[in-house]
Amino acid sequence: MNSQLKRGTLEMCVLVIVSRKDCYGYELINQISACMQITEGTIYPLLKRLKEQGSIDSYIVESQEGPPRKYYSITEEGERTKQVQLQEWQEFINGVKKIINGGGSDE
Amino acid sequence: MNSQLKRGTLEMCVLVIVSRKDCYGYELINQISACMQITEGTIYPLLKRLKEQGSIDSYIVESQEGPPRKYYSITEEGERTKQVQLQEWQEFINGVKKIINGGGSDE
DNA sequence: CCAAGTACATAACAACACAAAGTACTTTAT
DNA sequence: ATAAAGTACTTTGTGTTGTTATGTACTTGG
Repeated sequence: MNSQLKRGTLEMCVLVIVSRKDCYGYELINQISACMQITEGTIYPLLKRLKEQGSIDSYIVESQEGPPRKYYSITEEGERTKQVQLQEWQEFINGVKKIINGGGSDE
Repeated sequence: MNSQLKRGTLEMCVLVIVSRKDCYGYELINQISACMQITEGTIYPLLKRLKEQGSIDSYIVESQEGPPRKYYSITEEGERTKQVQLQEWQEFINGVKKIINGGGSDE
């Protein structure tokens, strides 16, 4: 898969998933990798950025089947960011569609 | 606009437009900027990369209304690359759609 | 004890959009 | 003439961010 395509989209995907239910990193990797190739080195730095931006919060939960899990939940600001990004995403793919099958005007 | 979204997509857009008819850089900028914000610093290096990859060829045409224009045409290899990228693009936006309104399975 | 699975973190790297600045030609206004 | 604006291409530096690789640490099974 073209790795460049993921840029700017992964953040939106993570926000969407976390807004549905609190998740920990490893869980997100498994969930997202069902649809696109992804690794730890992509998700963990992204989660860190999102937390620094104030889009998500985190809390630790001990686990009986391995090391403790760091759960992430969406903040109000994250919810707003998510909405903006979903909107931008729609506009963007519409623009690309227009270019692919039109030229510049319409078809 | 989220500039990261363009990554990996612009190349496809340029290939699509050039495959319809030979274009020069300045023309491409005007055409693409109808749908998404874009500047010279984005297109010219991209055209250079595409030529180095063998996806497009170029030839100079003198102009009466300014400096000579460097026209680009798609190669057979560029045509194949275009097809692959269009396919990948479709699969990618389908994957994102699935994440946005499903979770991982379906809805 | 060691491998494998779970879980997180970080450092080095590479790709690429973008801003900015430069070159160079033509036309129009001063 | 010359200054400004539009056309057209090029290059350099920077910032963002996905990827690879590595390290830490816990638990379970052989």
